[in-house]
Amino acid sequence: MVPAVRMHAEERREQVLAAAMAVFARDGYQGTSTEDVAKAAGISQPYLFRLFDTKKALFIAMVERGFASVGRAFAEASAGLHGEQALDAMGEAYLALLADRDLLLMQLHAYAASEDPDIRDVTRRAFAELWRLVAETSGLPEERVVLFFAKGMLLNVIAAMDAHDLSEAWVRACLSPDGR
Amino acid sequence: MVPAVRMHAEERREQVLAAAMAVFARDGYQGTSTEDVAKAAGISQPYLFRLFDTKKALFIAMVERGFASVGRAFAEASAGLHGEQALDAMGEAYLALLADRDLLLMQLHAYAASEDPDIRDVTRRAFAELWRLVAETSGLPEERVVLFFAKGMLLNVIAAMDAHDLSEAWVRACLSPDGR
DNA sequence: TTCGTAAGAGAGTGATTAGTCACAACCTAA
DNA sequence: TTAGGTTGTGACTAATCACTCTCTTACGAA
Repeated sequence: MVPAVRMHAEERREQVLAAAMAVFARDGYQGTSTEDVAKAAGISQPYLFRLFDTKKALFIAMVERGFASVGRAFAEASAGLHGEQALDAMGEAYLALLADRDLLLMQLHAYAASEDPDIRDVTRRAFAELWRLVAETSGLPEERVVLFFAKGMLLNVIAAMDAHDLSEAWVRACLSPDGR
Repeated sequence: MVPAVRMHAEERREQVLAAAMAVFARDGYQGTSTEDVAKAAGISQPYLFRLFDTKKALFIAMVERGFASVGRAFAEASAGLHGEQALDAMGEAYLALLADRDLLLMQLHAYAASEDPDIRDVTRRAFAELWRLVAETSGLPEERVVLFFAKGMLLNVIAAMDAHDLSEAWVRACLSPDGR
């Protein structure tokens, strides 16, 4: 392989994390090989291990980055808003992520890989942080926030089954503004 | 290995499917080896391939069995009931499945493995069938059914993160009768 | 210019994996 | 009693995997 364009390690790490998101989102933690990630990132597989000690460390870094990304989308969408309006804005933002399914699928695979205690801890923490952000930003009662996240998890599943443009009644119901 | 107690293939298949549920639910499709399943079922790994042509065929059979099992639990719990009462009963039944997380985790791993078109098709079908059952049994409008499934998916995620007996506020909110 | 350091690849390694093949033991029907 | 089908295992295979060792090349500061 011809050497990649030389880059500072920090910059390369970012690039690898972005590439890892795409491939882990598709095939999951166990279903993705480090070779897959390296190829997607345009570097050699050995060098991947210079940047991240283990496959697990890479996955965890990617999960943290992904959840942070969702949080940023929520914060931006709801800037200056409160209550139901804030929640609506965040809901719209989340729905928009369905177009590029990566962030939703990444979540699902983070949950699915939670048999591993290290991954579970980081996933729990990231989920709790996202919850805190939504709860505090909206200022709405817990049971309203529960509903918000419940619908979010349903969207994750729809993304996983790639069902978002099926015409079946149940899909339309999930995606109709009423059902949301 | 001393030969297992001799058994009719049909009966053995059932036993293997039950064992496969436990191990696939824990480690997922890609994270589980056929050796793992064979060990859990108490048979040799080659014989597993006599009973199921491929690992994928085994997983798919297990997914179908699992969704059917959830459907049966719903039907039993809601027998003779209609409307909100039926939905409540099914919700209670689903919550009870949290004790033995297998059926919830199995779902999550079915969704997660849906990059594979064969798995995706069977998962979609099983999900749609479950939806139909809940919608028809309860007779409630679609947006009410959306809420029911949304909360179900949230429970799946809680099961995956093994968060159901954490004392954090967000977990309690998800599991409180209000939030459900 | 030179030299230390960091970026990067090539060529492995031992372990694991899905799936195969050949063979043994058992059951049952004629 | 025996033949044929069925249940079941041991031994194997080719491929893949996470990870390592070793070496090369480029950058930047003195």
